[in-house]
Amino acid sequence: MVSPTYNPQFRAELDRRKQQSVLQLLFRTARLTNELSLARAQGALKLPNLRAAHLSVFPHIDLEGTRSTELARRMDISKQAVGQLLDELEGFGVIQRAKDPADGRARLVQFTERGALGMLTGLKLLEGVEDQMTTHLGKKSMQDLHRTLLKLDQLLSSGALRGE
Amino acid sequence: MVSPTYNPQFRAELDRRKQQSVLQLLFRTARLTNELSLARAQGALKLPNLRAAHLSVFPHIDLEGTRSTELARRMDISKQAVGQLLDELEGFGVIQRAKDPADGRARLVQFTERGALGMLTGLKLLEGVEDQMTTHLGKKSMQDLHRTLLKLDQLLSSGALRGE
DNA sequence: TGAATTAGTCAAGTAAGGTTGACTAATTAC
DNA sequence: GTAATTAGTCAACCTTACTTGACTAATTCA
Repeated sequence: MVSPTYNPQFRAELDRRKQQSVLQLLFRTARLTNELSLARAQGALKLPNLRAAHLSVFPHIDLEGTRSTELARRMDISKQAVGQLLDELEGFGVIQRAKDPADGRARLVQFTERGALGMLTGLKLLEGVEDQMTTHLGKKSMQDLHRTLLKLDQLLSSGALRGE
Repeated sequence: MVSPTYNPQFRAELDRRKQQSVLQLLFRTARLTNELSLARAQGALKLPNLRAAHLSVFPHIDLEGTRSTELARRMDISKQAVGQLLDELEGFGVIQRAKDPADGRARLVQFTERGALGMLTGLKLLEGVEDQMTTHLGKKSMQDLHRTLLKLDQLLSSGALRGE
């Protein structure tokens, strides 16, 4: 057998596969979109030091408040790790910790007014990104994309592809 | 103004936006796909210790060999950082360093036979993932997805959305 | 031919994003 | 009422994925 490394046919096949992959496009666009979103969130909250890790806490905070141990459970990381992120977010003025009336040991993590407004603004900005995409790609493409990603998400989450 | 944190309308709006976002789906599916791909690459090369950072070097290695400084330039990281990744990949038996006939200081990073075959296998496995997705989502959906992601990639890479 | 540049290595340091273990204070289970 | 559990903090440590600075050896510039 010819060494695959120097076989031109092999090389061409490799190049072709690299180019075409839907998966690589998925990675790439997700990374670019992620960077864009973080930049916009930093802008909306006026917090240039906001990191992706901070952002990842947000969707787990219920608006009535959530205990840090519950956040840790939802995010599947230790309560100590969550604690540090919350310290920083508190320092940013984005969240606050209030006494939990139901339990003297516990404290409820809540958005501050600033944080809640900022998050809403951030989400609006994300919608803005989507609107811009829709403008460039067309409404039908975006609807198809949404539908397909929703199914893809279900497929990946189901574990049907892990078994192979 | 009512505090947004406790306004039920505000909350409903937040929830609705969280659900609907194409962007969040994009992040999520990309992350899941990434995890799946790494797992398959680890399987194909029989290297459970292979990390995403190692994988990120692969597409930059030309089959005729590439200098580590060139890899660093392409990946936009320091040559020292690349060097360490290459040390590990060499330890795994995936790449080798050969003398560069054109320059006595330089060495060409190349795939070993094992690495090249593994990479091809890995790419075939990625294609396998795509095939499975196609089976589940339908051929037309996958074609549309591909087309849309290609355009989205160009849009994001162009910087047209960064200016806002 | 000498000076400046370049390829790669060695060593140390850094920041992010965690982990584990030990502890206090409050709560719940019996 | 006491024992076991739970919420949260403090401190130390770990890995990943880098960075910077200093160095050697080979090459290119003038």
